[in-house]
Amino acid sequence: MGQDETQQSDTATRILDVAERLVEVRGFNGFSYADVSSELNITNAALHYHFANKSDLGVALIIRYTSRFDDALSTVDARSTDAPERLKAYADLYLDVLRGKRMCLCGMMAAELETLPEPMQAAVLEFFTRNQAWLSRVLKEGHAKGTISFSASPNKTARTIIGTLEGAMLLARLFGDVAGFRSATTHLLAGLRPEPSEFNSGKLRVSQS
Amino acid sequence: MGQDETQQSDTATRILDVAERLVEVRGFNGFSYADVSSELNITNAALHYHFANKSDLGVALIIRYTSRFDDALSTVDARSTDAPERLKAYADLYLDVLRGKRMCLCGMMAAELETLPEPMQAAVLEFFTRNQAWLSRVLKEGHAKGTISFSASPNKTARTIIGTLEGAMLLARLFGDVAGFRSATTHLLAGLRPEPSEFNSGKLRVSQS
DNA sequence: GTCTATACAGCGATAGAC
DNA sequence: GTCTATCGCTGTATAGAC
Repeated sequence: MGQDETQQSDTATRILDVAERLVEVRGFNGFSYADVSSELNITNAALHYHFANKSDLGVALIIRYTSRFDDALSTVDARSTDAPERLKAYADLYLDVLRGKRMCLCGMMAAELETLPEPMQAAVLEFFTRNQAWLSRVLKEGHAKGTISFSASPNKTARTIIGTLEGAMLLARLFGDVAGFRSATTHLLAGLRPEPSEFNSGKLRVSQS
Repeated sequence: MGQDETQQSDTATRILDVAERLVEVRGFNGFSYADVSSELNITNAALHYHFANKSDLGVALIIRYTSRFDDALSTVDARSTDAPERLKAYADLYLDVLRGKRMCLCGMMAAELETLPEPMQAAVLEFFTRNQAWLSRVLKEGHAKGTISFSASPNKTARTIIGTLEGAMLLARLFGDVAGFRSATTHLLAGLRPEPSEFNSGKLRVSQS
């Protein structure tokens, strides 16, 4: 999100911004160089100066997106050490993306995977692998503290979480219903609650807000 | 067009078979008439005879897919009256699709939704609406019998189930790991087990809608 | 870094013979 | 119902001037 460190030219950044939105709405195969260049009032050729071919552009999009996600996860880590809270914050990251009929950039590309150039496929896989690793770590920590409970392995459970959120985005966009996404998130997190027997036996108080 | 009421010509059927596989692997925007015709050793023009334009072909694909799903749901209904068993059977339907790097036809099209002709969009929505209605009915019946428990509305919970399965397919294909799909299914169904009482951990807000 | 101009392949779709 | 032939358009990509 910073604009200074590893930063490319202003034009390159604006190209990525426009292209990212187009991918998140229409998919990587659903937009053209002309779509981007016309919106920025530059020419097709100028676009090719910054990103020689569409595969390069695609890889750049994924890398930037992954980097932003990494930053966001670091922020989540810094904000709380509580596993359930971290998972909730993780889910909320997806909620931020789900605006204006957008899908997750990498979720979209995961659907189109078989049509993508190999470098893009590898980058997409890397994105989800990192997400899985972060979630897996949080799940393990939560399990150790007894604030989280799950029956499959941390890695598989992490994958289930990612899949649930990606699927929820897909349907929320389809039905034009963001509330449905929140509902799915709630259900997901509820399924990770620690078992009453492990946590607190007998009758339980309900701490509803 | 038809040889009898429900059956189209052999060629039309084979076109649909090939096109369906192509969509499930590459997406609707990821295949061309040439891909289909070359595989069937017929010409582009012959394909246009059976399906005048690509939108017609797309709608035909969705309708046939929806019809097959409806039949499968009827079979599930006939096989058991137990809600958890029906849900398990529902999840297994998706498992059947998840072979050879395939996605659910309509899940794929849901991702590409914004690029699809309007008649196809409507047909995709219809598919998911029917699925939601069936699941919602099963959930209600399960709730009435006390074999199923959920906190959101039946419709929202149904949508969550669909989203979870679609997302699980997406990731299972990405990671080349069908076992991950089974794991997600198990987690999903476990989250619907009847519970002795409503319960909140105190860290997680489980809000009702 | 951006332009004009263009190459060239692929796409969906149509006309008309058989 | 299937063919050959072809059209018009859009796509990615490049060459070379400024």
